[in-house]
Amino acid sequence: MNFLNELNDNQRVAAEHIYGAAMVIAGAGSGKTRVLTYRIAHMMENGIDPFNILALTFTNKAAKEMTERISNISGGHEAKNITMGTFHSVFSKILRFNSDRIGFPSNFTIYDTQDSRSLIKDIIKGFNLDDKAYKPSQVFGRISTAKNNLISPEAYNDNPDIKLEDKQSRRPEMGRIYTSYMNRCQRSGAMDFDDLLYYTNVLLRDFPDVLHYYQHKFKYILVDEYQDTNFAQYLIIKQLAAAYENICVVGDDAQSIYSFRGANIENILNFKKDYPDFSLFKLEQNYRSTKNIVEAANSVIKNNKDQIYKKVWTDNQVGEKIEVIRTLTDNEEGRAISSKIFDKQKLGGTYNDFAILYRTNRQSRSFEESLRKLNIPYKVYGGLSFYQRKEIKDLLAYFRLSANPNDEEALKRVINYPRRAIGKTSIEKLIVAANKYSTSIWEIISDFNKYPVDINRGTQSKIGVFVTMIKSFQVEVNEKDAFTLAERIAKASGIMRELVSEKNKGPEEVERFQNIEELLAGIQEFVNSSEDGEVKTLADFMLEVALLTDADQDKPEEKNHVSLMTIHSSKGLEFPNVFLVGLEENLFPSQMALQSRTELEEERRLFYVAVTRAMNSCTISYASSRFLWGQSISCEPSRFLDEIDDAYLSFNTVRKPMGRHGSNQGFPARTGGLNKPLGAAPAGLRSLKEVKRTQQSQGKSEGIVIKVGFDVQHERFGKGKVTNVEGTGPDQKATIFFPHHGSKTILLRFANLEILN
DNA sequence: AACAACGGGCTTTTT
DNA sequence: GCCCGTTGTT
Repeated sequence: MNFLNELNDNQRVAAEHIYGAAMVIAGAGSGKTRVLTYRIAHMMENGIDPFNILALTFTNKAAKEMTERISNISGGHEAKNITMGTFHSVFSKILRFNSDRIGFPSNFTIYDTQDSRSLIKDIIKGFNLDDKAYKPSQVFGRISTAKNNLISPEAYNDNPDIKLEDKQSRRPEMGRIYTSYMNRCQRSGAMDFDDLLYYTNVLLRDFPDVLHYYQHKFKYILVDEYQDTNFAQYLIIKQLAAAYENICVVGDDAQSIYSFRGANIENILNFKKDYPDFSLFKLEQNYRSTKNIVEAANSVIKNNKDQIYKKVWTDNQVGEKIEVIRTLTDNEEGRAISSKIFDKQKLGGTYNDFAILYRTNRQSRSFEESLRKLNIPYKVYGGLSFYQRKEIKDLLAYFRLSANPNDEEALKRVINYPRRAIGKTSIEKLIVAANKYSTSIWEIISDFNKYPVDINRGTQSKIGVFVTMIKSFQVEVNEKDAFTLAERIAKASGIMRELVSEKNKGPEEVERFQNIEELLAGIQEFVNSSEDGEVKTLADFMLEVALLTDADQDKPEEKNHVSLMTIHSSKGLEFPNVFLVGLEENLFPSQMALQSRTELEEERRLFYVAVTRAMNSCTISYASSRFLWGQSISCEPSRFLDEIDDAYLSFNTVRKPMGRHGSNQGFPARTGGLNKPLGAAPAGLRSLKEVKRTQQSQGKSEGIVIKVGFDVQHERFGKGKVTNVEGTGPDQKATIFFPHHGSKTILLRFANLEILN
């Protein structure tokens, strides 16, 4: 086969390497994935058994794509015998297979972040601690860090440094919470994301036969995005690779952007300590972007101290300069970018060619609004994922309970949903009892004789009905096909009824119902995907669903829309035209990252990632004022703008569309000027009050003529009839009767009303 | 126990 | 500004 001819010299040497340790430092757009896939194909070509290959990726999507590409080049079905996936998915399977060793059922539940937080909250409450001092999310973060560094609860409690830290941050009970958290997860037969890595380490550490088995199964190991691995992941790899040391890690230290969740850039920098004889390959030619884009990105990233030296370059054309757009407000930023996209798309190409990248999810709003006004199709990635929606989590909780009734978070979620008159007090008593008897709530409610609880007869019998129902699902969870059972649960649980009931007929409820239907359709698809005629059960489905994310659900390329996403989720993607927005101090770089050099450098890497997503054009924007927590604040341009070499930039200030306030103060002087506060009270900038007023009149209903008898459309309540109007100006209110929501009195300046007649 | 009203915190990123 | 959870009300 001559597929290796499709690689450049550097890529080919890296791809042809098979034995021993290797590190590939791959600059942005340098064909990293290509090298990885060709490398694996080449290995198989040389007689290496795919069953002996372990390839770890950062996302499920990347794994899937890589498997496909490998089977395309190698032309066989062999590719699917490679163990390929994310750390979490690969090792969750290994853990299920060996679960008896570590005291978990093989069908253990995987808690998502919500579940973990809710459990932690419970524990804090149970310990009678002040949840102001012990904020669940902070406590969770601390536990997560401990686990990612493989610090067990015992080690945590024994460590004087940690103890001191916790005391100083006035959380002396942290260790107790951590211990209890671990215990209760175990009792519930549940692992959180971090546990998957933590217990994999426990498994490999405490059971030499298991370690031996996987060391010899995975003779060849590849790790993608190595810069984003944490200590727990690093150690798993190190142990597995110890027997053969055929390990190849691929990454780019300049694109390490996940240290906030424990990723350790040291792993890549320290590779040579673990494998002194390693081969180093550098991929420095960028095939993605224009010279201007590559150079602009380089000029910023060179300000980082911690990095492996490399010179990313490209043979592509020079291309347009990076356009920097400045607007007065965030809403104006939305309009400016949207109309740019509108104009540009008319010149050719599809909306798929455009992406708007931002630092924080909340920034999507102004772009959504303005895109919608221009009828430009768009899709917001990230945010609340499908699987985190309330209705989906509710139904999944029933599925989880059917597969693993000890799952306490699932049980708490649905024991009284839909309403069964099992109140908060009863549930609290059950939790206390579970702690007292050191067992799960399920054990208690399935046998009140064995575990007496102070709950009245009536409630006990209501709980009994619930238990009977769950038991009836349980018998089928490994028998019936997933769709049949899922549909039965949706109905029998009362969730369907709840969603179609009379009073719930607003647009939101309809959407919820549709989401449930979508989930069921997905399960149907899952059942249909059965290859060998084997019945795919709901238990099978639940094994996969916990680690799925929206990105994995991404439907085929039928799309024609502008992509809106955070820079984090854009990693690994590319777009012909990138709009990088909100380049302001305290936003990007984030305010939280200004404390230390390492944090600031991570923000800079994030900026580097963002710019290098662009193929042909990159536009950067920032606003002088922005709404934050309902208040307009003034903003300064990001320091990263200053760091881009002027040679690659062109400037543009967008005039306000509403004119009148005049004041286009041109562009700030480049030398030192960019970071001077535009803020305080720059000449001509509208005062805070003015900005506020303008904000209110944009797209809102203030000032429109509205009269009694009008039919109007409200975005939440649907159609309604105006029955009364009072007040004037910003205080104008209307009383509107909505058939499904009753009569509401609404301040017009807040309502987004559409007049229908 | 169920619902409305109020208040507080939040907003960095997510497998 | 908005969401969430808590409080107050019947």
